[in-house]
Amino acid sequence: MGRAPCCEKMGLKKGPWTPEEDKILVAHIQSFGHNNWRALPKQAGLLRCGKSCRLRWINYLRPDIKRGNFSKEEEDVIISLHEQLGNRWSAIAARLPGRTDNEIKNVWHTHLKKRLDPTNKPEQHGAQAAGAGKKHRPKRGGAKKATVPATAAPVSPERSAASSSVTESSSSMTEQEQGNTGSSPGFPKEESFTSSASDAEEFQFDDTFWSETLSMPLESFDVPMEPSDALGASSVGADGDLDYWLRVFMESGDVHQELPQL
DNA sequence: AATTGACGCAACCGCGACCGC
DNA sequence: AGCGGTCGCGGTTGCGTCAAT
Repeated sequence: MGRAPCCEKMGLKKGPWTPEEDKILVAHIQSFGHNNWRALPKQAGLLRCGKSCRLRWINYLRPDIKRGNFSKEEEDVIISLHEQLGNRWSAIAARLPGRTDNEIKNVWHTHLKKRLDPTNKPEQHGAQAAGAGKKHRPKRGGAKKATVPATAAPVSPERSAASSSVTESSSSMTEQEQGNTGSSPGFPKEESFTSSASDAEEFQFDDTFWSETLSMPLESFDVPMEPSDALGASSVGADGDLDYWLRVFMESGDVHQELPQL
């Protein structure tokens, strides 16, 4: 029953988020909140489904997200909570401020599970058996996935330095605060996404992103927000306004690749 | 230098729970 | 009380990166 049909229909966009989309989503949520995820993308002018927006916000754009590798303490907490709660990632995430269920889930599957796997030979902390050990391969460090919003990927030495997922990151709940006050909670430091390098430059996010975003009046955004649209889904014609936003995107030079047919 | 294969993570999918009418 | 809509969660997949060969 009431299962919302997801994005598939109507050519809503899927896949990695672009910096522009992030920007729009953040700006919209900062201004109008997210009372209705389903309606939000329309209101914000995003060609995404509500689910996708929600996920993006919760996992990457929320100002209080703590990024970076998990500390030993955090990993221990996860392990301990997992023993108690099982795969209830959201419950576990609730005990780890700044961490998302998705992130915890990933860490569990990629590191902790292996580490705890009795069939793996014991290893010094964090060695996670070098990936269940086919090839014994030091955990690769360094930035990965340049095409993906590294929102996530702090693209920073902390990651590359890690011989495990453990780093000093825990030291800072302050990072959270910084997130609120300006330092990017892992917002892309180097953006390339699916765009070209020049695009990346154009839409480069840096540590000042949040401070700028949060302090910026709406009209300062490249993409003009239309309060009337944002305030009332009713005012958003299904396609008419999409056309408007489509134009905006086109002007931003991104949609050409995304929607070649247009 | 090219190829292969494993790893890690972002994002998607589908389901159940919850809520309002 | 029943129905329909939305939200949130957990599992899974897709794909880029990089070490090993």
